Amino acid sequence: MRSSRRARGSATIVDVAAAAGVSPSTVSRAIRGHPDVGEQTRAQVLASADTLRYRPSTLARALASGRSQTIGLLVSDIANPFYPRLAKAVERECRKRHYSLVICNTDDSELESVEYVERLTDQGVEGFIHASVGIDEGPVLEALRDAKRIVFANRRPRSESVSYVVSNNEAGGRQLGEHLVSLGHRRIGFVAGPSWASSVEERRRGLSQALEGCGGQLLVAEGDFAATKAPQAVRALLAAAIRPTAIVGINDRVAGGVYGLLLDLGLHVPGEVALAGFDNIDFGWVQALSLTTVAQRTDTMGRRAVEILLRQLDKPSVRITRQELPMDLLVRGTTDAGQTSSRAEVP
Amino acid sequence: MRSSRRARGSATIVDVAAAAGVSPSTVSRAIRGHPDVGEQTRAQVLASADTLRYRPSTLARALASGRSQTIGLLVSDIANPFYPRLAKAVERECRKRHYSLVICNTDDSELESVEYVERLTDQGVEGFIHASVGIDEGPVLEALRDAKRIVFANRRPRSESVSYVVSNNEAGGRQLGEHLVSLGHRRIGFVAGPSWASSVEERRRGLSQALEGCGGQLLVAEGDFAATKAPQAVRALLAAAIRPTAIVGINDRVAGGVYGLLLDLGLHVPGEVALAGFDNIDFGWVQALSLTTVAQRTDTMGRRAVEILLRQLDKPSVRITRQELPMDLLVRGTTDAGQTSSRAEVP
DNA sequence: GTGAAAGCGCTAACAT
DNA sequence: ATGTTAGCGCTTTCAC
Repeated sequence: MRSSRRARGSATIVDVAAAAGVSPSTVSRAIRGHPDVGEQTRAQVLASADTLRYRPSTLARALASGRSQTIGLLVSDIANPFYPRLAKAVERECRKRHYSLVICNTDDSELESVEYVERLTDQGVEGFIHASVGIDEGPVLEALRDAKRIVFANRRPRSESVSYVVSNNEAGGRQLGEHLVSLGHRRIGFVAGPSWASSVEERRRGLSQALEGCGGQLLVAEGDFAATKAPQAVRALLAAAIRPTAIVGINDRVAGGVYGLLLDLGLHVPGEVALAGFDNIDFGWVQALSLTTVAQRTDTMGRRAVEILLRQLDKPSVRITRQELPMDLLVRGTTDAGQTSSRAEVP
Repeated sequence: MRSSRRARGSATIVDVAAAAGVSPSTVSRAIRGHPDVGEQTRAQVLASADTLRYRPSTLARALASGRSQTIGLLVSDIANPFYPRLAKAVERECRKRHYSLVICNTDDSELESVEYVERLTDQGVEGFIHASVGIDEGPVLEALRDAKRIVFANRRPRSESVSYVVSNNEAGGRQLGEHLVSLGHRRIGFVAGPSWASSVEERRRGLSQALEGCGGQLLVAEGDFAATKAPQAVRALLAAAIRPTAIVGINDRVAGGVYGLLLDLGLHVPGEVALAGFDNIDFGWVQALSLTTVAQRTDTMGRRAVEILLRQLDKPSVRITRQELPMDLLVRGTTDAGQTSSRAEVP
């Protein structure tokens, strides 16, 4: 009963056309909801498509139309809990708009990123959301050829001609710093991330600003986004002539690592050293630690990034969009012992 | 200078053919490394392709050849650290074989899974690795139509005609149980995952077996794979007439949640209650807790799953493959206070 | 409103 | 070893 010579397992548009007694073009229109098709015809076509269990080939469609309805998301490290959160938000928005998403783990390697962009472009991917913080933007933009095909999320582009949506990391850092200062802390240790990441520098600046007013001091030790360098960093911070009374991790993951180290050193948190992080990752231990943190508005970030990208794809003439999202300080037990923590719910 | 009527931004195969003075088919062969092409010709073609910065359209290629060189990976929840690990392993093996991977987050929903399978099949995806444990396999297999197009990883199919590669969860549970028994524990609490997951039941069985020999008892409280149900579970376990002296979480994430609760209750780990998990996730807190755990061989699992799937795709006549991977017990501080923990490295 | 014809960019027989 | 001929399954002018 199938028509195509080399079978595909599923009916084609020609099969449906035959069954409905119309031409393939009409089927195509009917299926996509094109207005120029009679009510009778449309009903008939849809019925036939249904009985034949017809499924349009996205491949053929993309090839013929030049639009794949797919975008790519570049992330640094999908094992870093911040990224799945962002990815889910992006995915949700994509679905809503009938787009597909492909997630690319770059491991912060320029080479990998460029390869992804090239390969996916070959596959017809229309545009990208770039949330991989750890690499120079140049090569990726070059591989892309058109700056309108990308939106940066969670990182600020150096280029003037790229849209982005980021958190206001400086303000976030400042809020956290002010919170600590208000608690009496004057020497704060910061286990930073790699210095090439704009968010790291911004958070550092925010913390500094909070300390400036009161003559406090920020001690910075470089680390990474995982917790691998945390031990040296903590050691360095605690070796200072006057110990910091609070330590801030560049993210919650790092803060968690720091916590373990402090425990080992017999230092009570928050009694002897207060502790805080960034990102508010939703993880058993965070609740367990009751970690004070500065949350990013991940959902909004993902949603906006998709909105901006699709708008640019549809209408390349639109202007570049730049957005800064506020961050939310969540005060919990590791900075304020009296604070109601999530643990308090447990009898 | 471009030939195609409706431009694409990049040169096509006919452009290259023209530039090299040969036919498109020859270009196609030369590019794919087909043997039937003269050395001279190949060199000439490759040179022309290079100057024109030619990039083959994967889309067109897939449509014409019927092979997209892409597979899909279905995971329950990409925010669960086990899955990124698996995903990375799968991705690595895919690259090696010049395949692309698309990762699908099913949230353990049948509907989502089926939709993914259908949508990706429309997109020409050749096959799937199914690592989403939380749903009935029926609908997915049905949507797939051909059991050779799927390999289960991290979950055991009920169907006889599906290949799989899983950890030997029962043996893993038994190892952990025996370790605890050897430490003198006779009453062990188990914060299980949802009962529909085969791995949960298997781990439970393994733990039970270890306790049987010595007249011990396993107390089971149902939870989930995140730590959301951990509080009730722990409360239930500790409410027992005789408290368990050890608690095992269905995974490290849950164990981490349990840890926090025990702390809140003022119970010392491992002094008053020993604690262990599964999966050996690589996360700041795990090192901090020095959590005893049973590791899965994620890399092997991912690699094997890809091998099996591609073999079946290439040659649908091959037999179904069933593999069980051993698990590795990692004894650390939460069960054995004297144990050298990763924390010991810190001065 | 509907159909015919011409591709999208590539691969795959079949010739030679 | 290379060219020719047909498509893969769909969209899209352009007629009518």
